[in-house]
Amino acid sequence: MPGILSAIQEQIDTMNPKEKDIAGYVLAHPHHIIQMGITELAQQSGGSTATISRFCKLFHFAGFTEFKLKLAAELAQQTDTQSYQDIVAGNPLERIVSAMESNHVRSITDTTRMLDLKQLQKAIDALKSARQIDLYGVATSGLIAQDFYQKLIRIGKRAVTFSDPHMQVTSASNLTKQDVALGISYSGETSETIAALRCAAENGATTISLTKFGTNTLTSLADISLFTSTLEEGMRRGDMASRIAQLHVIDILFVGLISDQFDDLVPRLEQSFQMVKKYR
Amino acid sequence: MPGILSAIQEQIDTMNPKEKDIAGYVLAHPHHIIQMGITELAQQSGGSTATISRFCKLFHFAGFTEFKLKLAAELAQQTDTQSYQDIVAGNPLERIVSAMESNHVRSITDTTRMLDLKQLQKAIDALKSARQIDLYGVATSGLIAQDFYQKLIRIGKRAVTFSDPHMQVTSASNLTKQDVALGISYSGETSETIAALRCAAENGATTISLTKFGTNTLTSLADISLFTSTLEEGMRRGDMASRIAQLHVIDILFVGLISDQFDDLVPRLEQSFQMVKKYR
DNA sequence: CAGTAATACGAAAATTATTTTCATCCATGA
DNA sequence: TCATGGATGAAAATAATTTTCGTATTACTG
Repeated sequence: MPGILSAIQEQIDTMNPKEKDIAGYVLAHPHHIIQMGITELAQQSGGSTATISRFCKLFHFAGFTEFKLKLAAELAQQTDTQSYQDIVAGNPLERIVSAMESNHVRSITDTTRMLDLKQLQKAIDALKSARQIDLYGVATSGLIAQDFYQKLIRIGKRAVTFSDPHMQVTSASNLTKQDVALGISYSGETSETIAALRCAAENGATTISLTKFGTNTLTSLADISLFTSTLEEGMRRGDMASRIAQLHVIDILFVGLISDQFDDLVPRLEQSFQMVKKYR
Repeated sequence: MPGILSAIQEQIDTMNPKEKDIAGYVLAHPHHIIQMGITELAQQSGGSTATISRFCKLFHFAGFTEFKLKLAAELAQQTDTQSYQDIVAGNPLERIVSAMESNHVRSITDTTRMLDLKQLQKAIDALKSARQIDLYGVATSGLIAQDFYQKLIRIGKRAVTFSDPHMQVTSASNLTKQDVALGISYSGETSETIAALRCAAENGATTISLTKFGTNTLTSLADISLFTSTLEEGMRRGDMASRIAQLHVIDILFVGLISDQFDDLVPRLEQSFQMVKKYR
């Protein structure tokens, strides 16, 4: 099941009644949707065009048309790509390897399909002009933050990240309008990260979220929302594929950030590499 | 070369001048079209909305919207394994995204091809029976070590990792025959990691290396050698794809390690998953 | 070299689709 | 019971697309 449909599936419990009706219809007849207009879908699903339009925005689409477009793209992809493989007990090693491979690859390709270039560009622009960049995340997402931190430092950007939640908030409270804060959390509901990003927002910093696709608290606090694909409901994953997808997005941000200065910066990257060699 | 685009290509000679302009634009920027409205496309391609609408009907689409939808579906299908794409200055964001996608996917699939199941199984067995696991790595590889560390801790394995090289060696010098040390370094020539793994080996610990494919110092110190794929020489990467490949191998190790206790352990790993349920 | 016919083309009207506004309804809790 | 707030759809507003229609241009004919 592709990303959008599983995202709908996952959020269906949190929806309003009519939204549930619509979600149900979409899940039942995904291929149908893409040939319909919003009016027809309203009749079929028992909702109104207004509710459908709102429904699409739940998933951060610009509107119904974009929803349809992305859905069409995903459904087209589904036929020729493997679906996620669940990892179960007692697998022979060979099956584990193949399951990990397909899950990780899926995670990257699904996330790519889901990317909103405009949001991405906004995020890159914000990072580019930031005086100071704060990165928030705990546990696995904390490592993603550190990864980005290492990259930013290497190109001479002022950035910080903390594993201590108190330090995160302390740092956030010192941000200004010229600064950027990036909150990373797969679920989008990690309380420490939410607290830090909220604090950053209140101080006027530009806030960016990186979470799984859909509506969540972290996203609602962010000026700019970035998403990774949602894994299927019930998929046992242990943060593995999601982390790969997050790194994928981080890499895109980073390369986007340096691309127009690429020729200047790459030597510096090499240089900082040499520096380490020289001084160790 | 999806069907629609090649159909356009094929018919381009028989088209009217303005239609040719439009065709040219579509062929040059197919991915762009999907995000445009008919008005914007008219401006960009130097035609009018009327001509575009007629253009779409040339190919028997109901209209522009259907054309866009079908095009989106076709473009999504391009699943082929591309070769690594170098990332160069001034790329439009779209190309960066696609380059990162193909590099990361390649990195995973190539690494999978390269895996030696016997070595992998030996590594898993060693980790499984280890009293204590030491993980060594600096900079980007240090984060991979920390990632593995977090996973091991969550399943109750005794493991440590240090960013400080002195601590690494100190820890290594306390290992015994019952212990396992894993050294991570893309090049296999990072002196801190080499020093730590050498120390571990001298104390009788089972040593595992994770490096790029080939011969290198770290591998020569290891009882068990694991490899990631080598990126093309001269590829500018900033440690991006290699890190994904390393995580891929780590994940396989980890799942292999816990697979016979999978059902007990996985719920414990799914922190974020539980969180969502709890908050709603 | 007219004159005519056919076609390409875009401006703008017409149509259609989508989003937003706003009034109403309904559930919830004081 | 009465606010209150949120969900909802009717209808207005807006946006997007298609069609119509008149002009311009080319091609063809006598």
